[in-house]
Amino acid sequence: MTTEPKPPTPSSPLLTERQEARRRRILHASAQLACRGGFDAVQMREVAENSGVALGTLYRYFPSKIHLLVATMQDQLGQMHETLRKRPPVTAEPADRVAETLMRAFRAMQREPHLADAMVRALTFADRSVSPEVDTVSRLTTAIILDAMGLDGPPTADQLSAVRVIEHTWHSALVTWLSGRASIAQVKIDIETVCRLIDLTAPERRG
Amino acid sequence: MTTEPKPPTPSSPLLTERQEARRRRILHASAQLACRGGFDAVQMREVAENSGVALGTLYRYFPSKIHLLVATMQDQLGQMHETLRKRPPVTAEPADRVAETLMRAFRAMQREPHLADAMVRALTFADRSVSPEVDTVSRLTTAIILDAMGLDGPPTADQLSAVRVIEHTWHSALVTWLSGRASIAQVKIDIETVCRLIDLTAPERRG
DNA sequence: TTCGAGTCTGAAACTTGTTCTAGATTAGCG
DNA sequence: CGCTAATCTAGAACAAGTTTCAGACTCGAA
Repeated sequence: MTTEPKPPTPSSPLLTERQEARRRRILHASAQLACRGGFDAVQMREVAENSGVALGTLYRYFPSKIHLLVATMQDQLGQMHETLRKRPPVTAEPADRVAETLMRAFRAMQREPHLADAMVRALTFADRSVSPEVDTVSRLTTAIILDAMGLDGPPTADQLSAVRVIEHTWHSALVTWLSGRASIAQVKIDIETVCRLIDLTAPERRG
Repeated sequence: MTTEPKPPTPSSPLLTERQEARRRRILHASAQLACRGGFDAVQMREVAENSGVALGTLYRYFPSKIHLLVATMQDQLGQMHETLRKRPPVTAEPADRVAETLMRAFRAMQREPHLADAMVRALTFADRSVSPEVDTVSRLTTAIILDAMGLDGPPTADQLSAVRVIEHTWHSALVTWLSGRASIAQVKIDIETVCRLIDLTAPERRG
């Protein structure tokens, strides 16, 4: 019987300090290469070299290029969530608040379009083997949107549906922008359009 | 000066009969392999062999695997459009008609999930070099949705925005379904949810 | 029919993601 | 300290998308 090599689970705190450091270096190298040239520029050999790690080790930490880039996205989204938490949107209406929040995130993407390319392409290309990780990203996104809505109580089923659709639109709009088939202005319109669903699903408010 | 090899443009009718036949054989082999095992099963060498064409020739007709699969999607979508044209949705309300139409398309995808996988993954992974082809697919999809709405006159700007968002949702919902992160029921809900935007953007109708 | 440009074939080569292996290193433990 | 299992390294090897090239073939025009 062979000993199944147990891959280090990033979320579990079972990592040595050195291992945690390696993981950071890898993610940093990944983001850096992505910033330069997008998805294609993130080459596994180069990530390994730039982070001072053997190729085999890189694959032990992240079992594929897609896993690596999705993890990179988790990282970035986490930072964004904190930033947004510190400065919540200023608008009054929930729909506007969500739209404003997403546009802020979009502006962040515009600052590093290559990085955005790498992360979004990985996210939509991911197959079932990456589902758990992609799901984490999805939950993070949901959390950001729900935060922006600033609900009093827990969201209704209708509201959760609306949030799902908003997420769909967000991802797909990013894809069309990154592939040069939609302008920044068009993405803005799409976001604002889908956010109207929030009004539609607001619980009856007596006027 | 070298003669730039002019790739055959599929839409232009400048193809020999034999060339047209080759193109068909290639697309057929592509769809067939895709049906078996999805994106990964469509291997260029095998497509070439199965369609009785040299690898170099395959690349002359379709400059990349992504191009090939997007063309395959154009093909399939075209057939779907015809099918739908013959039997338009039976529901009364525009929103319902669109939802019904998309659910029909979705059911077609469920019949060949591997093919759907190959086509959708290619579509969302496509980079700028495939923009024209992806755009064709997008226009086809738009046409299908607008047909389903069954408008009297030309759509308003608001309605076009709604259609865009519906398309976004459609694509992204497919991606989540294919990657096993959303159930069929969930996709149905998402489609129905986004279709509510159609009511919202209907021109004022005096009651 | 014959010519020339453009096309197709077959096969090798190249690129990059991924896997594998043998040996060096490290971490935790008695 | 000294041992053992797990981890890490270097590098070769493999897989599939893509490119390249020399030679054979096809098509349209003269």
